[in-house]
Amino acid sequence: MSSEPTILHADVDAFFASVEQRDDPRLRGKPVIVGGGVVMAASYEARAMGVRGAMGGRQARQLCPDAVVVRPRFKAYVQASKDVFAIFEDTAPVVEGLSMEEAFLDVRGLERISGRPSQIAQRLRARVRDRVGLTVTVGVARTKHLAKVASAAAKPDGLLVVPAEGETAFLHPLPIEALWGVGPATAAKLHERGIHRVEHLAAVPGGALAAMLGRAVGWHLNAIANNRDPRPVRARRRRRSLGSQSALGSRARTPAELDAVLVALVDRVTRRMRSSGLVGRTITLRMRFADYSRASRSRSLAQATAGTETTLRTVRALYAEARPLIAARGLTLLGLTFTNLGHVRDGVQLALALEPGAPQGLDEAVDLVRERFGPEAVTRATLLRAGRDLAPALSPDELDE
DNA sequence: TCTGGGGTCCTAGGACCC
DNA sequence: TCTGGGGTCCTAGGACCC
Repeated sequence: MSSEPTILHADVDAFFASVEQRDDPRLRGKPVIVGGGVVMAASYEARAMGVRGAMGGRQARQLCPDAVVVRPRFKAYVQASKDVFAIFEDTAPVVEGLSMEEAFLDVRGLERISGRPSQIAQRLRARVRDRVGLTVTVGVARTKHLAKVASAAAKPDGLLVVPAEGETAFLHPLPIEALWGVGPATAAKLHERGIHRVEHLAAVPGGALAAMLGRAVGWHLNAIANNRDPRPVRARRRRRSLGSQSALGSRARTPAELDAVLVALVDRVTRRMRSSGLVGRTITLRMRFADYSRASRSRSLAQATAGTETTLRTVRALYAEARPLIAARGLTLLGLTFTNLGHVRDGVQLALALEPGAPQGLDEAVDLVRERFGPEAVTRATLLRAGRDLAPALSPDELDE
């Protein structure tokens, strides 16, 4: 691993709210809240009054009566995200997007071309400001975790470089909540045991943390608290799930209304699947109830699909299974998620490889696909899944809707 | 902190197979 | 007839992130 900080974590400040302030000059310098029932984003002027993301709208308005509340404009955010990422991609050879508004950039080896990491970061901030009209905070460090924590510490409109020799001094005094991966549940368990700052956490053996928090979380926190984070910056892999959800409010809904919600969810999600060339094999119906408890019911199909009919049939069956639960607890949210995703392209490739007279068996198919489409065309695991899911189902209308 | 909508990853038990 | 170790898949739930 490099001994100099070369990983940038770049994060647009108060993304949705900043886009609103950029596009409507009257909002500049004022507290802005995006979203009505719940705060989806708050400008720094609103945050100064105590408004936070995911806060209830009523509470937010009490804290900040002067706030301008605007409806989210997702199209504008998607375009702004594309504009920002175009600059990210132009800045570093490897960009790992984490969300619409933040990414890791690996600028190792760019010194001769682009200058030191801190100079690259400053130029990146200036370019996003001048060309997109948004401010970006950048953390620079030797590891992803430190870069992420550094950008959070430098917000808003800041730049913070954690020098290699200053890592422990930066990390250890922080509250455990500052660590990436420590949320309310984990923080509460650690507080119970008198662990409040990173230096306390670092002193606890990994095995003890694993017993307390589960194997993966325990050992992960042990590593990052002791400043071990070997994860490289890498471009995102394929998505693992695709879904949509819809809050129903507290008013009771008739069965016909609920069925209409299901139909709308199925329509929205299957459309998005098809326009991305995706099919999914597992369908999950998600529910939230009046007491904010949650439940889900899922079904894995024999064949992957993105078809409206199959999906609707499955979702209705899952809903019927959950009916006793719904009757007992009162439904307030319905969601639909596809997992076990495959790309139609993979299935097409496999089908071509399996034409009459073509190979027998997976290994031969893999070889043939790679011969035709290049060694990077498909992994063995992907092909296996695609073959099982798609090869018998390539002609059906569901795939070319 | 009375709650949107979009995701990722982990855990644990049971079924089933060799 | 009693029994092992190992693996994969399915389902449900939970934590965390933006």
